[in-house]
Amino acid sequence: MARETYHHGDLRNALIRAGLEVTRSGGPDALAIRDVARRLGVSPNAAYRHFADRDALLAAVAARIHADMAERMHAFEVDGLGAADPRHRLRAVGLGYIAFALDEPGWFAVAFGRIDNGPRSADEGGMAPPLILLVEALDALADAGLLASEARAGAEWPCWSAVHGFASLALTGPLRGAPRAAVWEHAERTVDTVIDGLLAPEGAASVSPDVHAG
Amino acid sequence: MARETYHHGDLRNALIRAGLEVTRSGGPDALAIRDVARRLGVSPNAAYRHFADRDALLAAVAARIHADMAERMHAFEVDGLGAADPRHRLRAVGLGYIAFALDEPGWFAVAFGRIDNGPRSADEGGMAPPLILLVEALDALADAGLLASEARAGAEWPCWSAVHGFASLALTGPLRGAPRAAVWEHAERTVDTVIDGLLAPEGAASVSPDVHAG
DNA sequence: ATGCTAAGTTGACAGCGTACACATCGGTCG
DNA sequence: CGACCGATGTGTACGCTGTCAACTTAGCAT
Repeated sequence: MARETYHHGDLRNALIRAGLEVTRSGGPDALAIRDVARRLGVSPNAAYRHFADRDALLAAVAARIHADMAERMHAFEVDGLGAADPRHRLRAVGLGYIAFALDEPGWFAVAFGRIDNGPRSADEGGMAPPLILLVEALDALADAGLLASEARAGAEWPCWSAVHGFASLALTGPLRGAPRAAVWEHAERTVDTVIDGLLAPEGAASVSPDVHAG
Repeated sequence: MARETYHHGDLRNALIRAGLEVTRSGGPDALAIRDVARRLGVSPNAAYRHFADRDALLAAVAARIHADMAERMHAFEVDGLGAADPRHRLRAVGLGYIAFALDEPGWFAVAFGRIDNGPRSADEGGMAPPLILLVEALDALADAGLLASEARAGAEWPCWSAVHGFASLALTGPLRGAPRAAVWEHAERTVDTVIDGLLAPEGAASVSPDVHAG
């Protein structure tokens, strides 16, 4: 494991790879600069030549995860019968998001799990790849005339909220530890419910009184 | 601040109160045993007489937050016109959940924000109080005949997923920093969408092909 | 060959969780 | 009343962490 060259050569990528390895099972808290440096046979401070601080490394790891997640979601999408029907496509995107979270809870937590109010760079690098899939699926739905064009704007939020919320709750909430089949059933129900709501004739069932924010 | 008695007298509660204070602005990461002990003029290890470890203290803090959250949600519920219509009631519960998250991001993160796979005691102390409100609202909806009884089971998940996901995303996702009014609009849309989906005639729009978990 | 600069190193400091042994109080029993 | 004892708080110590500062090395360009 001890290298012979003074310079590592590809430390930046090696750090990210080690970060992926460590966070896969332990989530974001498992990432420690000193630890990954040790694994690579490198002094702790070497990492600081490539990342400003621990959060920067974590962000880089998260970026890789985003890409991988988008890949897997896409595979999931084309796997579950061709994306002929845009509704199926949207459904597949949502379930793909959840499937990734269930398969890789540690990585999911790194990619989307941080809920702190830190001012972590408003929009660095644009939208996360997994979200692009959602946007495309919704666009397809609108193009097909299944989603009214005036309802298209902001439709990302109910969808993303539902799948993200479900993923979070399945990993931490009462559903944690439940048999995968049961979890998956609830996941399907959740996804189908938002899609139904999105495509339902406007406000068919629910009414919207003026409730204001606290 | 320095006490004169050797024994503090109410250290356990004092620790929790200090924990609430600290996490309110800083979230779960801001809670440090040494720090809260210092604030109370007590040695760090004194805390270990009342809590097994940092996570145990955090859990106690979370429990208080759950209670407070449920209270505020209930106030929000009765505030936005009486719960005459069960649909309004469900809506209020959802929006109350989100409102709390927006008002108290730090506390919300403590109460619901942890996404790690740690085996944190499957079901200690039963259901979280905020969730009880949701269950009751759904029951009322079913009792009123607005929600088909066969659709009642598991209806918590789409609802909770949507509001929890929205709250998380509003605090960390692209919506973070957006003007409150805009965020609130999306919140309403999200809540209304799930309610519509829940109350829509079964699978009116979306079809459910057999997509299996990865 | 001679520098310049990027990349790694050693050393240090402060802060953390927490294990272990000790001190001190309040209440209870002989 | 005094001795005891369990509950509570203290002191010390270890290993871990992030990160700053100053130094060393390697490789590239002049």
